[in-house]
Amino acid sequence: MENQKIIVRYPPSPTGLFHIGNARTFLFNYLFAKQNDGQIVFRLEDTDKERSKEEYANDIIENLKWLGIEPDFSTMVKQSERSEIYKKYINKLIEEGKAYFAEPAFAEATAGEGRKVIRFRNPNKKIKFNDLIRGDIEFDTTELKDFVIAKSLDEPVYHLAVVVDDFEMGVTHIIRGDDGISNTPRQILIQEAIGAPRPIYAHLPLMLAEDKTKLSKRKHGEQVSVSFYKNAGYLPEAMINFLVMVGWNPGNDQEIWSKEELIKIFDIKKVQKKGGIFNIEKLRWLNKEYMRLQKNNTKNLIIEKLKVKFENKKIHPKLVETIFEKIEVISDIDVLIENGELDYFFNKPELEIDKICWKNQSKEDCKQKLEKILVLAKGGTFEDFLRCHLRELAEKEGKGEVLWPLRYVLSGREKSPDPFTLIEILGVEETIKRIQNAIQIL
RNA sequence: GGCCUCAUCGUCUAACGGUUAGGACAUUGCCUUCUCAAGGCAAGAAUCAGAGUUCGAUUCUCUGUGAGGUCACCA
Repeated sequence: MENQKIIVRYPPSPTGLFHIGNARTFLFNYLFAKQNDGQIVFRLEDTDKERSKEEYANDIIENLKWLGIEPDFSTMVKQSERSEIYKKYINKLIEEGKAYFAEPAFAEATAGEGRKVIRFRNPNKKIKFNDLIRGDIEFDTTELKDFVIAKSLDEPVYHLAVVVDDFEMGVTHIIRGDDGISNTPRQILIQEAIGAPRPIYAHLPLMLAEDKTKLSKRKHGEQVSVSFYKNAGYLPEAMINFLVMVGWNPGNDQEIWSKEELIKIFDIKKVQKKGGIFNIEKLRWLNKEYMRLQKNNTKNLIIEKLKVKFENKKIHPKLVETIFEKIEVISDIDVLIENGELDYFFNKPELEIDKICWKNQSKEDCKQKLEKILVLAKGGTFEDFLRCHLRELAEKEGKGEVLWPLRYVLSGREKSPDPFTLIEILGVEETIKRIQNAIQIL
């Protein structure tokens, strides 16, 4: 028994984009299976013909690959293709008197005459099961009544299909969200009826939204979809690291963990019982940490983004470096672009005369300083100007009085990187042009 | 409402029944600085309440309170 191969499952229902909460549930399954050298079977629960869509199935598979927590796709089954199997079990249950045909409780006008549903004959007993995370849980199943297990012989309902599939696929551990707890007694009843062994259960606490309720597309929007994060350029390593830390932690102060390390150290018994809030601030911080670890890749992505926006312009490495320091997620660049915070690196900025001078500095003084800078920029080498002369001037004549006007004249913004960085990116020629332009309008 | 589950800083969490209740994110302040960002340093911030067990309770028990989940011919 103890040496039995561990089999877990991913059973997504393709009725929507891959949900971040599901991703987390699958991640826990993944870590548990991998550390035990087990198998992960994959099953599309698409018995709801109305809502199941091919594109959703693809989205789930694609994002699973992106996260790097793939199941064993060779085991993939679709419940919609297994009605013969379910039928066999349903018939058997009926033959044994454990289920029976019944009048539909609410036949729609279009449902036609003579339609019958199949109900489970509830033995009305107490079910007690042990949960790896929560310990013993007991239910009285009487209140479940004789629940429906199939709409017809060919249309099983979720509970029946799940139990049959888990049994047939040899699933040993069911690791799923908290919201599955109340389904468990019902499923155990069916297991007992078809003679299936009881798998080991582990119910994970839910990942919640800021309002402490279950993350849902309807209430919380596109941020519940994994593809949202993928499209925004979050790194899969950061996502995994983040997701696993909501509800579990290694018991020490380390925050950054690779997937390989997690597989080694993960302990399902130490999973939290309390639901955890999805805190995007921490995700962003983690993402930045991972961007730093993947500096070259990240810089290439920044360059790509810039190339799209500023087609024919040269992209200075220092600019890439500057942006790299500023952002936490690649898509932050889109915001910078949208707000025009990068324009001045490529085009001459519009200046507001009132903003050129530092604090109480007079226009005359300001103009004078700019002219001195101009002299320095024109004479000597670019290197010397940038590294020594400009600094010396600023020391001598007042940093604010020299550097503020210079920085503003170059960027046209009250907030920007320092003038040394700007000059390095813009080059002497452009720097001189912008200073001259400012002197003229002053 | 019935049933089930849960309860440590704002958030994620740590703490063999004995700790000044620790860390991280966020926040605030200071340093650095012409501004912003980054970086460095520092600070504030929690055991839901009430009983009980115990020499001693964040930890064990009970009650209350609060929160969440679930109550489909959806999965």
